[in-house]
Amino acid sequence: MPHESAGPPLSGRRAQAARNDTAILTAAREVFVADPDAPVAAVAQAAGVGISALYRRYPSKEELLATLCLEGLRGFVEVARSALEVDDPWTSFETFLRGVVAADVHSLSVHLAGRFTPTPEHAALADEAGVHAERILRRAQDAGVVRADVVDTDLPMVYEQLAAIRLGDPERVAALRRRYVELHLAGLRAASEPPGPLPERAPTHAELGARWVPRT
Amino acid sequence: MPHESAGPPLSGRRAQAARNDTAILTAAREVFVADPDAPVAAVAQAAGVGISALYRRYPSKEELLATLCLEGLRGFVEVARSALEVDDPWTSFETFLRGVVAADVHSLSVHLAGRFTPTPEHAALADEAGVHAERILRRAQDAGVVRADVVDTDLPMVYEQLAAIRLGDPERVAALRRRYVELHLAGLRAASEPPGPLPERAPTHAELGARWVPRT
DNA sequence: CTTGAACGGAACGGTTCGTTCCGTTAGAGT
DNA sequence: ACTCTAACGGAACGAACCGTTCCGTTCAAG
Repeated sequence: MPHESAGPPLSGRRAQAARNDTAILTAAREVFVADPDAPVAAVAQAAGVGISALYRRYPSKEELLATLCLEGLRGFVEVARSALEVDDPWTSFETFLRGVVAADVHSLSVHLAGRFTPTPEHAALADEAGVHAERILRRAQDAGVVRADVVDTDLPMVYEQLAAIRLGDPERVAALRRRYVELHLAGLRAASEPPGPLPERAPTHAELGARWVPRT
Repeated sequence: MPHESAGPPLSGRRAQAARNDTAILTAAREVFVADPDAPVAAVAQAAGVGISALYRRYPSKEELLATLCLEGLRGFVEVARSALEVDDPWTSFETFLRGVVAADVHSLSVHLAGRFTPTPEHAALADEAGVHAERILRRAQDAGVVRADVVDTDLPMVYEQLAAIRLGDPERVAALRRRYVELHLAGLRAASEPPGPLPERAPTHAELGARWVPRT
């Protein structure tokens, strides 16, 4: 057996297993972001593996969700931390909010909450992210670029609203969220300069109408 | 048997039945607005009646949902129509959006869609409401009070986001929606005068934290 | 050629939910 | 006062779904 720290070109069987590791986590991410109540089988199918390949790695669905949520919270902290490094208060705030949306932070954290018993690590990460977010907001408000009557607990409500946008495939959803995060930013911004233009196409009537056909 | 058009003070058995009629519809409204996937039994319980009292009136869950949706769409048309009568373009737009939120229009229409096969009447009402909404928007944009890069299909996305706000009991949900609809209005408004202050309390940390406890 | 780690997917048991069924009740009619 | 029956409450039923387990198969390593 080669050293555990062997290089990336693992061969044959072992390489397949390693690929499955990431395939399962990637698939779980995609599936649960789209629907937090999705069955485990959907994850396995999306990953292109059997159910047992998944259960070999996670003893239960709850563990999988907990792992995924941990990943989401780490992403949240990362987004907040890097936005905090931006000097201009408004740009920092903008970067933060866009980052939260782009990384599906809310779908991977709060939307998964309540479906597993959180560990202290979950709590610690959530807290850390919250502290960073609060600092970003306060700085922007002190600089007078975010309206003063917004408070830190308003932010999760904004993520929640943006996470609710689900229309079409994941790519389209991301595009629409990019569009509407700008609308939220315009609403949060202290009345001063006009905001930038809205990005991305608005939904078409066909996209909206598709919601009226009975479920597949 | 008295005339069908008899006055309101019906006595005894018939009165009870009539009361159940409205109790069931009211309960269904409350329950399905909170959770479109709620079981039929939850409606019966909320109405304080047995399951059979409900099935006597609606042959299936699908019929109940269709009826409820029809009611929601009629409310939508009503909100749009009365907002259209307001002269000032911005006030009209404001009235419309606030009315849509206050009447749970989105939860009673689109969120129920896909759960039953829509009738032509559903389509006609949805269309009528859409036409009115478009007129309200266009008028506001022509007057320069709503940003020009917003299009009519953006509006359902706004409703959708507001309908996603679910935190605590129905009363609290309504209050939070009143708060955030103002933020949306601020974002939609053409850059000019500063918007009014945010109403209602923001969520507390306790409210937000409650989402992390495993489901009951 | 042998071996066993990893795998695919069928099977199992439990839960949920829409719908039906039946015994009960209380007002309406005489 | 006594039926009669419309309306009712809720248990029971059957189907569907889902998390988890089990077993036969595969294929690279030795």
